[in-house]
Amino acid sequence: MMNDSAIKTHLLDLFNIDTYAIDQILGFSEFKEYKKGDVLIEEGKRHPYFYFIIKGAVKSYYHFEGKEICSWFAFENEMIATIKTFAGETSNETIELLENTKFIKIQTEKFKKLADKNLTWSHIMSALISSHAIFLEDRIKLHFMSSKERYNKLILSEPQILQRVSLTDISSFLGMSRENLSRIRSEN
Amino acid sequence: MMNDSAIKTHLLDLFNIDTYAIDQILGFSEFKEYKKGDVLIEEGKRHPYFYFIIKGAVKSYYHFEGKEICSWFAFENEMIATIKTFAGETSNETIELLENTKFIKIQTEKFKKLADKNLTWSHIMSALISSHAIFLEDRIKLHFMSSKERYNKLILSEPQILQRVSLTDISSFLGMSRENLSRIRSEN
DNA sequence: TTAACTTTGTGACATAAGTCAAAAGCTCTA
DNA sequence: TAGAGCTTTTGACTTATGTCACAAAGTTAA
Repeated sequence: MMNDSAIKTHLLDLFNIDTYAIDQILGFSEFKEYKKGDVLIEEGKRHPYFYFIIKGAVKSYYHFEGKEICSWFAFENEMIATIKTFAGETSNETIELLENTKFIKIQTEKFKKLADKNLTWSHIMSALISSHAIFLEDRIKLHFMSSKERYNKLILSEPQILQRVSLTDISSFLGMSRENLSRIRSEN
Repeated sequence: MMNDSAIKTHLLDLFNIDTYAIDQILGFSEFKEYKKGDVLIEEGKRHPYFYFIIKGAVKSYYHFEGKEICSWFAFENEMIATIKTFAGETSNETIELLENTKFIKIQTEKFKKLADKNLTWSHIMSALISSHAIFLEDRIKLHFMSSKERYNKLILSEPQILQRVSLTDISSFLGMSRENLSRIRSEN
């Protein structure tokens, strides 16, 4: 099918494994597109899919003491899920689109069943989780720096973020007030 | 062997799988004991083993702007490794013993080779990494709270920590000065 | 193209937390 | 069991960052 071959190309690109292995997940993978502002995964609900971004941007946030706290942003080729929904539990985070975004949508249970009996996919799953853990360790280190250092580190490692994410969301991600971020930026 | 059967008992306990699977890692697992203050894994060095604590306590820390920053503590039944050494790279953290500690020591490469060709172990590896990721997410949330809240959350979730870890290390783990921690404790 | 709305920036002030220094409490060991 | 060397507490002072209120700039839509 026309559509299958397009998905296949993307999946080959994302996972970097042989076509035979890709065929094993084609049956429960599809393209999906949503609009800026749409909520993909909602805090407190189960969600039996995970995604990869083909084109677009999303943010993930949770609520704490009345405030929205951004936990991460994701762009092209990144995986989208929350640890909890991936484990079949209710989500602790909301994922919302920052731009019109095109995804590959994959059924979590079927993917996990495949990984349960297939080493190639089991390794890929480990690798995905590991890379998330490395991201989290880095994020923790951020918080032992001053707010100026946090901001500078962010724009150094992900300069595109300034073009694609509002300063309000960035300040929340960095754990500082909007006003403070604004002052840091005007000093530089 | 006497010793093998003792290790086996511990491993069965830790992993909760059948004896046949445990036999597969016995050949590269051994008991090991070190003294309080000893350094198990050193920042900047490779280390081809990982561990489980049978009895004792350790801390992990790294250096940032001249200061030691504690990233975690571990006690009985917990796994000890750094993400980097587990991946075969040089460590970004130092692991030091807080008490005389008895471990099970496992060869990382042999374990990973086993997980590469064996689904049971591949799943265990994923589960270990996932639970670390969940710990990290929780740790990140800590830093969006005030120092008083961070301290209260810690003693609520891990009350034993106060008995087994110095306040200096706890303050570093919580990302605040010793003096500030001391004042928070006297207010309570 | 203006009006309504949202996002960002600035000023004045409040406060949590850091720093430095010294005292008090522990604990190990000779 | 004294004392050397840690760890923890307390006090005085500084500083980074938050908060509130409002102004400016940008965006969207009728």
